[in-house]
Amino acid sequence: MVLKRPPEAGEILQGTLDMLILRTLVMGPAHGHTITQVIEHTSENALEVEQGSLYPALHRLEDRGWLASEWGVSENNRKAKFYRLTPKGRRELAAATGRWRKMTRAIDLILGAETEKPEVLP
Amino acid sequence: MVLKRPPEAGEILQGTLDMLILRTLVMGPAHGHTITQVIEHTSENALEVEQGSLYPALHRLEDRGWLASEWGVSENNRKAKFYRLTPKGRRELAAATGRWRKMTRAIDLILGAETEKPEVLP
DNA sequence: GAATCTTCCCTAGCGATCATAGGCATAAAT
DNA sequence: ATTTATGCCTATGATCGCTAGGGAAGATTC
Repeated sequence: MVLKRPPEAGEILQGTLDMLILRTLVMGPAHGHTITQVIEHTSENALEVEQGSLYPALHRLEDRGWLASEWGVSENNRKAKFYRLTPKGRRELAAATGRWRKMTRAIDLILGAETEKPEVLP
Repeated sequence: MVLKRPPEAGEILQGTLDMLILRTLVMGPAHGHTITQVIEHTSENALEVEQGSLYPALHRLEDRGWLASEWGVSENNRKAKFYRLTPKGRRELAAATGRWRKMTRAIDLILGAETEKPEVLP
């Protein structure tokens, strides 16, 4: 993400998009448009997925063997590429989730977690 | 970070280093070497801060007016540059922390938080 | 049935961040 | 006197997400 200074609401934490896509596909195969909507909706619109981020990510994940794709027809009767998790992808999701939890725990330790939060905005 | 595939333990989540540095300096001015150690220790060695990441970050933060620095003498009697938070830096830390909490909350929503965790590694 | 809107896919180029891999200087320790 | 530890620095490369484009085809509207 570009991380304008300061980052706008809706931007995605660098390195998490892949994990979010993988997680979304646990619920079943889906095409790009749906994946975007699921992520945005499930996050209660805290996250936004830009197309220019999504499609390269999907290709990247497929290149790594974490997703497989096939063309089909969408709910709206349009041509769409459906992605599904591969077993490798499922393992990667587990690993990524583990890393995520470890990292956030570590960072929250430094931030002071619930106990000692730094000043509130004036 | 290079994010080898898969990322090694100890790597820092993209975009969080600045926040961690700012947070560390809430406790008082410090020089680079100390900042590194505080972050590593406070995170219970879950995080590692490379020098090649640290110093550019410090310069970046100073350029943005979030830190100020002056040369001094370290605890080990060596020349060291001490950094301290500016008021702007304190405000930025508050903002960054808010963004962090919002993001992690959103991502945890998608991951399923405590309830529904995806498979464990085989 | 023509024009417009919506859905769905894609790419090139850019900016930001962090890791690697070096280098340099001086105080302390051996 | 050499080695070790402390402390600062930069250039380069990789990755990732955003911006800003483009295109095709079904659905809708007039």
